Amino acid sequence: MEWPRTVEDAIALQERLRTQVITISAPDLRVDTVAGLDVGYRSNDTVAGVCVVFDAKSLVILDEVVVEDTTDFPYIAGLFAFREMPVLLRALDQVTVAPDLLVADGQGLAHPRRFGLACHLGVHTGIPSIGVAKNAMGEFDPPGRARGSMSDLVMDGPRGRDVVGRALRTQDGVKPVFVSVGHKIDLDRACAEVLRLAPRYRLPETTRRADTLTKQAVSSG
DNA sequence: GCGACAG
DNA sequence: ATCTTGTCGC
Repeated sequence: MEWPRTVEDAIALQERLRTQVITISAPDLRVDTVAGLDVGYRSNDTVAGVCVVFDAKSLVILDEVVVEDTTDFPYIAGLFAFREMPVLLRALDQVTVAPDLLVADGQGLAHPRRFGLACHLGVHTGIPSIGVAKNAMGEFDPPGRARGSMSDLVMDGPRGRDVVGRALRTQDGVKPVFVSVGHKIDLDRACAEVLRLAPRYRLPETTRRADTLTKQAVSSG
């Protein structure tokens, strides 16, 4: 597969790959290990990619990998994956514990063409994946105030208005996070996994740890 | 032309 | 994402 260098090619690739996404969980899907992926920027084109693998039940860290790289693709909302995918895949390659689920820092199906970073990572690796974003790409009614409350995330697209994800309250009263399916998992299961990964803070431990390592990498040597 | 716009 | 101090609250 040719990695796109232009906006047109990138969009064309998303349009082509979107048909590969599977939005249901395998009957025997077991999530014992979960990987958190994130990218930090030292400059406009110098980045650090991180992949952290946690034991899903105990939330104990099993492995962490940090890799530095450069990026050529600019940041364009909607084409986010082309900027961060390369580094993330390198980090994922070096992890010694196979993750059963990938948690991306961004959107999955909650994307203009229904193919955000999480879908990209999932389809590319074949590993179930979900997107957990801090900001929404779409509309939603505020979920109830209690942890676990959720509401539909809707968005207009090529085929009209769709429910593309969910606004999920991970802690009482905090701003919700935006969960969407990446690949090989259903939305209910995705939300359940996010809640399990966020027992104490707004963001899942996976993204919190990945984010810490990412910033540590770009700010030191 | 103007505003929106994951990280 | 990144540039950045103190401050309010549990």
